[in-house]
Amino acid sequence: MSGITLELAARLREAGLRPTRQRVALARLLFEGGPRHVTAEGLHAEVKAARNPVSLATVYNALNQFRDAGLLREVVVAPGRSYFDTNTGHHHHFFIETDNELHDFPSDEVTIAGLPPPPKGTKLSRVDVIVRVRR
Amino acid sequence: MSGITLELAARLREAGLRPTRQRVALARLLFEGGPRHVTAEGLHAEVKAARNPVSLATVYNALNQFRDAGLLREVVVAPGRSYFDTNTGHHHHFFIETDNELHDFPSDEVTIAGLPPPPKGTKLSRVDVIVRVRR
DNA sequence: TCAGTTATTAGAATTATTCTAAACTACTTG
DNA sequence: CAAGTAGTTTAGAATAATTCTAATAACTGA
Repeated sequence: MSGITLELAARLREAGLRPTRQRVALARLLFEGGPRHVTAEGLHAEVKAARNPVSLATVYNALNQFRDAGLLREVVVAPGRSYFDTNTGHHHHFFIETDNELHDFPSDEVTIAGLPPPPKGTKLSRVDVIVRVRR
Repeated sequence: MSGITLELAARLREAGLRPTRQRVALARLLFEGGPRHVTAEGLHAEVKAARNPVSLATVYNALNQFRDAGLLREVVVAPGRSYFDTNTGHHHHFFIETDNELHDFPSDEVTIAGLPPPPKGTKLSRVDVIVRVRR
């Protein structure tokens, strides 16, 4: 195994996930190189193209597990259109409705003021801001 | 027809939609009484309970048409979970993830500062803020 | 190495939504 | 006010995204 793969394997293990061939193949596509937004179908097509066949069910399982482990963040922009974002830091999104494209904000200078407190009995999980634009 | 129904019929006509029995029945459930959030399935169950049968396909058609006409706003909170909000004014949402409940903010004092300009070639459609909380 | 747990897989199942094409109904015009 | 016609509704089939099932395979710790 290459050094990079070992690093990924360690990251998976820390997340409580066995570094199987399939999960490592998916993790390489997701985490080597810059931040990205993928769909299950898109990622499935990529592993297939990379001659590293992984079933679609496994792609779904892995994406859900990675998200639950905090390695990915899920962004839902339209009914039946869910993206997984490898950038798990604090940031927001543009969604280009006309071409179904999702982009991170180029800067992180957004501030939100005046949010009401969470309804009683609940605690804050996350604040999503999606700026929808069209061409 | 009652006065209220006539009013709704006029509203539909203005939106370019024939006030059919089905659309009026759905509009009554949606627009009489306070603002609400409905799913297609939920609204379908309501018309059925009200002895005003409308097929599920028609409920979907009507909700999409009402949304396109600006009578409703669609809020997508999770994959395969889309709500229609009768409040079309400027406001944001709480989503209680643990019980799949959607609520409008009690106040409208939220301000967002520092948003980057829309990517070039695009124009702003809407800014969605969803505050996710859990019990 | 081996047992035992965990993961993968193909394909079926589920869920949400849209499509199809036939039957129906509201609006218009004569 | 009787048709004509364009728009609407419907049941059921079709599609799309995702999850489930249960049989097989692969990690891991001892």
